[in-house]
Amino acid sequence: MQKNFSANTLEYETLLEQFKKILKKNALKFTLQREMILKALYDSDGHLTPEALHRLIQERHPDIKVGIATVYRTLSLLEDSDIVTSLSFGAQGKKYELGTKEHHDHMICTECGEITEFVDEEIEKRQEKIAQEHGFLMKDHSMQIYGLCQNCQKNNQ
Amino acid sequence: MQKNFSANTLEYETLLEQFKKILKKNALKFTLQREMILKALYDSDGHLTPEALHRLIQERHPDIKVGIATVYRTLSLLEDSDIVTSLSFGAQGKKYELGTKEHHDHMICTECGEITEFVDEEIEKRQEKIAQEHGFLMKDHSMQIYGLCQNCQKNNQ
DNA sequence: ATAGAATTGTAAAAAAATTTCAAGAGAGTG
DNA sequence: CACTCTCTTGAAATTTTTTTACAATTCTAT
Repeated sequence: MQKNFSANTLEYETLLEQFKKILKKNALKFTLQREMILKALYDSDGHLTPEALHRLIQERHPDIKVGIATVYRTLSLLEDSDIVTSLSFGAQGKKYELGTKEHHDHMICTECGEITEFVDEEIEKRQEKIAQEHGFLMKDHSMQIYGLCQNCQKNNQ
Repeated sequence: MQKNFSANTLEYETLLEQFKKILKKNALKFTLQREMILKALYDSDGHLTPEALHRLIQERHPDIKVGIATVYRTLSLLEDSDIVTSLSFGAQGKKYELGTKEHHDHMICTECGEITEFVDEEIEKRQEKIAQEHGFLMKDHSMQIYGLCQNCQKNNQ
């Protein structure tokens, strides 16, 4: 599968180390399941529902059982640790993606749900400036553009 | 209840007409429930879960029964008609809001929850450009800046 | 007013997410 | 390595959220 263009900033090994560190710090354990889930998220293009992630892992490791509950549990854990973020647009359910990618924004097709990522330096800078103007200390931001992707524009005509 | 500052572009009456037109066009009926749901969305500051919306309507009209199923049904209808959009970030579930507001830009203080709204022409234009570059037909957008407002910056020192 | 079709609330069902619990596995200690 | 303590797991049960079925009701166009 094609890796998303918004390349992960971190090598997998680094990410794994980060995860392990957080686990240790909180007296939690590093398990095979947790690693498999992290790896699957890393390798995919993100935007996976818990169900889809579970399915993906089962396909990759038919020999090892991973319960759906563990997927949910691990996703919350990863979200609490700021390693993944969740988002949901339009009709489909909540999706998860690695939060360690280089920052990016989303363009969402309201028809088919396709999500495209993009980064625009100009907007990034401008946001910082707006925050400053309002005496606001910016910690994070998110932006979404809604509309119709090329395909759905055609199909709707 | 206080009206949101991000003023709706449309007067309620206009919005209602638009809704009625869509209904008629699709041989659907205009009902009291549908109107109540649209009105509640219009008056609120948006970002309501179906449950919350249902509760709100029940509070406003204790005399009239509106089933939760009808709320769900109407929300999908409104979403299909591009009158509302749904989105969800972080831990909480899916939320719905009117899709007819002119701008959706918020600056949110993660400490006290204060929401400041802003519009920035440069960003607006830039967004349009990005959409075009991706062959995307932009219908709407939203942007959030998270951080600390002036007050909370002080209090946190 | 009437008829025909869509809509509603209720309750049941399905889907999604969370919790319980006994068995199993990781990590630190010796 | 063995031991123990605690966390984690899968499975199943439970809860929560969303959708569906259906008979009664309401709307819209004559």
